[in-house]
Amino acid sequence: MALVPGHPFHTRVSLGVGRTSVPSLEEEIDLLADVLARQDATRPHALQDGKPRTTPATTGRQRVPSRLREELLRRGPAGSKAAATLSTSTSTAATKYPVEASPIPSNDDVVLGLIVVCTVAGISALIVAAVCWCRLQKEVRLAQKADYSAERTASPLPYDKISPGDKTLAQSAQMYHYQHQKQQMLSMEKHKEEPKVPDSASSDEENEDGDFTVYECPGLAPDAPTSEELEQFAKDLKHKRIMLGFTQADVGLALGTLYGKMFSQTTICRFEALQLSFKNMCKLKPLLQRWLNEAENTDNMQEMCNAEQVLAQARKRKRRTSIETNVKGTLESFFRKCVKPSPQEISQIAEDLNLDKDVVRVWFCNRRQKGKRLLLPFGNETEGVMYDMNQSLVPPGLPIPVTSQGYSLAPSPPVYMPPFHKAEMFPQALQPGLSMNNSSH
DNA sequence: TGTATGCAAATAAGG
DNA sequence: ACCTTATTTGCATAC
Repeated sequence: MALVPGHPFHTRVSLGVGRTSVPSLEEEIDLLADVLARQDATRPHALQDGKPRTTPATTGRQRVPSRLREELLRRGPAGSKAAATLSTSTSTAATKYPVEASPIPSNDDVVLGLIVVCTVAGISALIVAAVCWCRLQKEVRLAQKADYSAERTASPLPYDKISPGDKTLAQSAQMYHYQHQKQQMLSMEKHKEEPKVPDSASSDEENEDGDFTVYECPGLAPDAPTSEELEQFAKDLKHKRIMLGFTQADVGLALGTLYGKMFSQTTICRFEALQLSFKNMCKLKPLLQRWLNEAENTDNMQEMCNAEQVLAQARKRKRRTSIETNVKGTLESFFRKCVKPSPQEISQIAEDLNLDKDVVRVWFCNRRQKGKRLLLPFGNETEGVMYDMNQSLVPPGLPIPVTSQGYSLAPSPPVYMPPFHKAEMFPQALQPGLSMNNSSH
């Protein structure tokens, strides 16, 4: 049949939808086609090719009955009143037309019935097509995300093109992408298992002033930004920040005035370089987004960035204590004697060293944690297969980093496990130039 | 001088 | 109140 193209998609769906009414419908269409052909014969631009051309307006997005409809519509205006009532894209009208235009005299009930059937068929076809389209899109997106990491490795980010020599940034980006992929997969699994269980408990935990904790990241809400969005935003942020003449430190300080929670230059730097965890990126993005908006639209941003008094109170996180090297050495010697001192002992040590008790307690906690990391550098996941950790992280020529801080640990090389979680580290980030630790200390 | 990074202090959450 | 574990965050310093 001339009006039903051989496109598999068309064929499949039209069969599935209009099963019961197809024969009569086709008859109608044939008749109509004949009538219209006769009418169009008087026109110079009548359809001669028999095949619909893809027009920009309809390409790709047309669904099942669309081509048929398009043909009919194209011919319709010359023919009937019914066609004049057609809205541009309702299959209802489209399928109505051939019936009403049919020259076959039939009783009104039959015609009405046909109209109803065709209408239902058309709507069903639209719905089915829409559902198929959505599913297809969904699958494509999931597939893209699954391949995300690999794709990025193969084709560098646009970000990298801007500064091609910036290997460090590339490594950071890789690291971030790796982290993200992990997050994606985890969240996907989670969503599969419990598709519609809104965790009101966690979502309600956010404080009213927006000072949520890092573990209550709103970025993981349904409207979480995609990694592409984060990437783009980080790029924009850096670009605009520089354009506006602000430093990373400025931004960190300004967040204190905007949110009552300031951040260091380091954190802003890492955000821009995508060196934070996905969750953390999600958390910081809205804050930085707001800063960006303010910075672009406000005149007094300089004040916001420099108001020291405001910043002083803006800091909620305890200022990081710098423990002197010799004090660390003393703590280390305490640690060797006793890994887990009692609260009384901790108090005593704190008093001896003129430190806050909590500082000492936390130091021991962190020190124990570090000890465990040293004992189990990479667990079973990488097992040192990818690279020799001792060589890459602790070059032979340099003293072991910890010794410079008064640490003298085990006979085995006390390689410090970086703050990245083992699953988040991967060879590409460490191998090139072995530069991560060599450059400093 | 602004930015990047190693190490580890501080914090969150669960026990 | 304190521990462990995981994670965030920043000081100090290299670049």
